[in-house]
Amino acid sequence: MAITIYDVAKKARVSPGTVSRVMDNQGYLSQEVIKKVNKAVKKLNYTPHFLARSLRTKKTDIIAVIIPNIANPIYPEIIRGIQDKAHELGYQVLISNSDALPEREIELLTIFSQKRVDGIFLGTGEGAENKKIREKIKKLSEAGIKLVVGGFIKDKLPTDSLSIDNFQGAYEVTKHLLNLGHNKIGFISGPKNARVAQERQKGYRAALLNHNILYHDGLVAYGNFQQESGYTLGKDFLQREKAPSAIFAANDVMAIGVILAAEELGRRIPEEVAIAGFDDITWASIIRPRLTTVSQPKYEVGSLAAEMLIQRINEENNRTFQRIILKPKVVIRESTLNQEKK
Amino acid sequence: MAITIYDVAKKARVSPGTVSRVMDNQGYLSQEVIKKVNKAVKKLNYTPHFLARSLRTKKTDIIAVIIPNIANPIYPEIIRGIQDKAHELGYQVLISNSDALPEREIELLTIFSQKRVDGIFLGTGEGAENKKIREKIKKLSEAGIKLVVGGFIKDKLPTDSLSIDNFQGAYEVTKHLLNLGHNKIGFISGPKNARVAQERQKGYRAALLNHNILYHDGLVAYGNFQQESGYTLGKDFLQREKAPSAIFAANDVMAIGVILAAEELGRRIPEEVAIAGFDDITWASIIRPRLTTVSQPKYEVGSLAAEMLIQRINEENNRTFQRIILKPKVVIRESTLNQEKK
DNA sequence: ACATTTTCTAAAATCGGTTTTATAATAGAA
DNA sequence: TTCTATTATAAAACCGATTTTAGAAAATGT
Repeated sequence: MAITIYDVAKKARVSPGTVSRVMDNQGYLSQEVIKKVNKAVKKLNYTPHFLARSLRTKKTDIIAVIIPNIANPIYPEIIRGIQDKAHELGYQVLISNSDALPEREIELLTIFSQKRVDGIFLGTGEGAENKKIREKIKKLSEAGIKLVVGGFIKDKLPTDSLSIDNFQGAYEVTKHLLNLGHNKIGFISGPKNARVAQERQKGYRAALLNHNILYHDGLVAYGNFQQESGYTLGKDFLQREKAPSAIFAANDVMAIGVILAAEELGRRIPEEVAIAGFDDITWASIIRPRLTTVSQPKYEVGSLAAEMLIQRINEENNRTFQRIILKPKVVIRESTLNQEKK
Repeated sequence: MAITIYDVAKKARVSPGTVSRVMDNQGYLSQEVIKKVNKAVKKLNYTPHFLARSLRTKKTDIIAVIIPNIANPIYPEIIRGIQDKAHELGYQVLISNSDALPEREIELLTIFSQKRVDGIFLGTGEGAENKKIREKIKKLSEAGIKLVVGGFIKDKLPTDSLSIDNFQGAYEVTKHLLNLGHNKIGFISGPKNARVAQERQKGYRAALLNHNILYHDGLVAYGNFQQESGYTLGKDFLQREKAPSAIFAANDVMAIGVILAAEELGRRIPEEVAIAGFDDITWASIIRPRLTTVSQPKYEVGSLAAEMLIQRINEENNRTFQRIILKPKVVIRESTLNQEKK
């Protein structure tokens, strides 16, 4: 059967505890014993049983990641950032999709805490605003499971958190559109309960206000962050009698849907309709016209999140919670500004 | 501190073993005891410690997935398929990137087997062809860890496996190009040790042969499955004195690189150069011209892989190994065939 | 009424490590 | 030389569950 530390101990004629100490290279050890044990380990081809170890040490070296949907193109890069940093620091990572449903998020938080992962990164949908999730977070904290929340974060969340400034990003793209002379800008938002979308919508609204343009409900449509909804809502905007001259979608995937709708209707971009998105996914610069968007450093966000989480895991005394808000950057491309003309 | 099964037992005035049986609802239990225990569980808010349980039962309810790179757009969908099926069946999933390096693959296999995951899905690069990996697979098998290999699989691999028919897919696209009258077709392959790319190259070669066209080394270039390499190698092809009239790239991401190169050089697609890819990633039908490619049902592949793996985990007597090869489908789009003309 | 089977539960053993405790042996200080 | 530190190891306790063993109590059969 499986080789245990007892087999090694017997072979090396020492006690199991000693073998353990040799493996960890800690405490007082004589050269002679070290040699004996190592020889036995090699001869028996012994590998320690991590579950047994974890049970005693209360460390699994696993972190978990909850995101809405891995198939959404902003996540793979973030995940890669998390994984690379995690592996570098000796952790493996469990990944699950919540589809942005609070119940799913809670369910997953429960499962992961039972699995005794060392920490959890929660990429939130409605996320930390949800009352039940806040309660859950408190429980996790008490159970010694560290948490980092990403996405939109309200002040005074009792965890570390990390997000980009969604408001600011949306504000700036909208302003870019306004500066180009557009005064009728359609906004395609996300699901009503998605805080990230709400923030971006606020940024859009604030920019209008700043230009003394009335915010109009009729110019806001609610999508679901999928391409299909961008296509449908975009088409709807464009077929109105008084169609907006610019459309800003709350994420790139929907913006690409709008581009496809415009193409289908034979509207020239950006001459007849300017289009902007948010996220700067890889495909934003591949699609033609190239998409103006708000860029967030996805890989770095992931890497940083993992670092924050693992740092938090490896400390005894709890520092006050960190709250990092990254500055987004507007990237102007052909979908709003015809480079040739310039 | 944490509440254990002993606390519950004490509160309910029964033995820990009885509590365990009540939780699992197995063995003979009197209504009275069940009630007492459940009350204590609820009162103490007890949740069992999965590590302790796993140590005893030798089941972690975790599967691991090794793929080359989550940021490669074919994987997120496959992963989603795996995750959904896994969750449905009560498993969580660890995901790691190997960057298609055999050493990394072996390292990860070792880590995961030490973590005592119940099974591993290995999405292989060079994969199962590598001698060391074959050895590793044998060891895992002995340690009771179940394995499913995906990608390219040579006959008689001592595990379950799952792949699409890369040869056939490549053969058919190439034939499609030949039927369109192209007799000088450039092929952009993957890294030389990537078996998937080799298979696709063989399919390309066989189709040429079938049309009595000489296979010519000069028409094959070796990329790395990244867009950048498709762009560079594609540009190189197109700038030759006698440029090929069609280019077939071993995956869509590189094919898209070729499209960008053609666009930059002002070559019309498909009139001046026809372009085809492999995988049918989402973006293949969004890019303009839409990309002709070989489609594989990614989500279903993932789901099926997870199902095979978990089925294998949950059986005692080892059936003979399954080897599933899915039929790919050529999807013809504008990058090889101008629909208007037709 | 007595033997046998079935139902039920407590106690002990187990999974495979790590950590603590206790103690022996050696080295250094007085 | 005797006392104290220091080095080194074995033995036991522990992490928190599940499973086995064993035996008591209740139900059934004759």
